[in-house]
Amino acid sequence: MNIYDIAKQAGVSIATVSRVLNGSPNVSPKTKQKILDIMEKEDYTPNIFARGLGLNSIKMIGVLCTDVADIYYAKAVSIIENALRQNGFDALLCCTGDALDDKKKYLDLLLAKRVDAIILIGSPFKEKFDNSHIEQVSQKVPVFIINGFLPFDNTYCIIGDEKEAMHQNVLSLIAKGHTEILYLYDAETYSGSQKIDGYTLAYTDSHLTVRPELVVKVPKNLLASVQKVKELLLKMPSISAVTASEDLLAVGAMKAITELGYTIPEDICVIGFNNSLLSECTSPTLTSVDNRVDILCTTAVNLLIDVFSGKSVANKITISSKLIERESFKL
Amino acid sequence: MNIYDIAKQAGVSIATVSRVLNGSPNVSPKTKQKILDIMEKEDYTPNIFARGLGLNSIKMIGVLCTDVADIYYAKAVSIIENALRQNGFDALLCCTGDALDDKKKYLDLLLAKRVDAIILIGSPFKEKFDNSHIEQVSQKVPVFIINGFLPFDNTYCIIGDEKEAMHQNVLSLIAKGHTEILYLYDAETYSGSQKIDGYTLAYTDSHLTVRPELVVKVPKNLLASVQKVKELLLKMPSISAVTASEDLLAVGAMKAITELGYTIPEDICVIGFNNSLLSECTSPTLTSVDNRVDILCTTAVNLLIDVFSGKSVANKITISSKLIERESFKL
DNA sequence: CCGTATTTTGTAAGTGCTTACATAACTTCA
DNA sequence: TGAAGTTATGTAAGCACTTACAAAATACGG
Repeated sequence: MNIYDIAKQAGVSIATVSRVLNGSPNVSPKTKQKILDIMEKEDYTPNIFARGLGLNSIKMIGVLCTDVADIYYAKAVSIIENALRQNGFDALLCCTGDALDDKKKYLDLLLAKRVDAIILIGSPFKEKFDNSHIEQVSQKVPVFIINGFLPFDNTYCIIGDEKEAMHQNVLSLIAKGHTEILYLYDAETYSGSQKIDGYTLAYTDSHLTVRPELVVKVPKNLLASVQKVKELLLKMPSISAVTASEDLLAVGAMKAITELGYTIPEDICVIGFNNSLLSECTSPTLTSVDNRVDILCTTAVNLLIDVFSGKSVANKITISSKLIERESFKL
Repeated sequence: MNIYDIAKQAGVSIATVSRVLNGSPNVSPKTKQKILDIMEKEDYTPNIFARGLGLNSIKMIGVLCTDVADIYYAKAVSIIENALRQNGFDALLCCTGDALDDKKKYLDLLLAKRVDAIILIGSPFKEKFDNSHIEQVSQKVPVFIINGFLPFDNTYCIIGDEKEAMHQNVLSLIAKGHTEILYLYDAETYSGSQKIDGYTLAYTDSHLTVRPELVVKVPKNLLASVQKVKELLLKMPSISAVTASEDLLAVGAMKAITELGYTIPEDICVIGFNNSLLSECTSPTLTSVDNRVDILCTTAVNLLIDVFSGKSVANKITISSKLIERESFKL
């Protein structure tokens, strides 16, 4: 069943059928209805490949993320997929893992699939390498980067203001008298460096110096973080607050703290990041920064729609993050 | 840059170029290499749409799930996507939400996208409706169902043995003297009914009767489950164990239990399901059934590959689940 | 009622690939 | 060395659409 069969049944040419397929206004209401009826009756679906050949697009967006199994990216992907679908686009999912070489490979793969655009989430921008390749990619299709910044022509960056969020967190902690604030982070991403900047800024704002041994990299893994934090607390008993780049690490810290016999938040208070499901599951519940991944993602898709409809849009949009206060730290 | 340009540069016909594109053995090594070199040099990528037109496939699999934001589905999707990609397939993600009408719509949408097969995860099979439509779909492309069972020709079901897992859990609880065992469930899925069957079976095995007020449906939502379980515990103080269809509900139960002043597992023990990240984050940690979603998913993809390579494979495969013992209940 | 403007429809040339079939170029061995 | 067999290459007909351009049909105004 193809466009010819439909045309024959309707007694028109294939051009007319194609026109109703593409919503052209230049078809008389009568013939349009007749054709639609026949399509309905015959359960006809236009061949997406032929369509793609003609239009050079099948309205498909490549969504590249490190790992959908991660609760945070999962949420992002979910929101993006929904938003795209509401606008008639499909999401071709591509999880790259951490290897940077793969990232390049996967970008090419998406390009080979002739996606109309690429949305990147949580890409570890290890400077030099990736970036030039993304620039190349953006010469072919627009690239939308969530929580990353690259100043290229056809790339659009939607960024959570995590630097400021972390800045405020640490300022609040310092205001409450904490000076030895442990910062746990997992990945060296754009947003990772933003957070460290915020942390540092709060210290310098307060005329304190950052102790480098308080800024600690930990694998994104519960047991590892428990282990590490225990070590640190034993070595530096003066630590009175913990902030983390990720709720999971904060949860690890909480476990370590409790297991060493301290109480939260009385002895040591904890602030997480991402406001994930985990933050409600612990006891005490975890105060955490919501970086508004929902808004970041819908903004990205809206931007995408605008770009395709020819509007000129900003290359960089910043969205304010927001502290969600729970039991592990009160303002 | 298309196949003609490459052919011209190489001084051969497009057929030869196409042959190297498709790995045909009937090309002399010399010309093959020459063509590959030119492709490399020109950064040529075959047009996927034209290819699809000719081959009637672009090796893309529709992955349909209720919601990737859910930690459990996220893991499944992640594994599936990876396994598919390793076999040269892409994953077209489609999250349906809970509405059944949408499910039908989305199946048609995937079909219209000319996917080569459909993998279904966590579909709420509300009998009559969905099923007939899936049967229709399976007449066009093979359908792989994870944790669901439909006895159609071109459908392949990969099922976790959750009935048995729940059966064993409840038997263990009964063996320890628990008779009032609360069962919390969220959705009426295939796996949901399996679990209830297992629960019931353990009671009848033990010559006890199930009290219907102990089998309770709760929205998949932390606060709702905390609230509900508190109510139930106050109404029925004899409850000494809780099992759940989902870790999140179990976590809710744990919160309720603790907030009412009981201790886990001494006063009330708790068993979750899915062995998610949550089960390690709570304190005490949550004993939970691992239904081996990793194996379920890779098995599904392997089956898919086998089906496409013409092997005849089983229509129903069952994978044993496995209890992961933690602090909230010890065997 | 006819000429012009407008709307509707059709013709045919892409779009870039696959592949059956035909042909040409090599092997092999008597 | 040449016939038969094998391997490599080319020709051309799909595949199912889109769309520029041409042509036909209709509407409108005087």
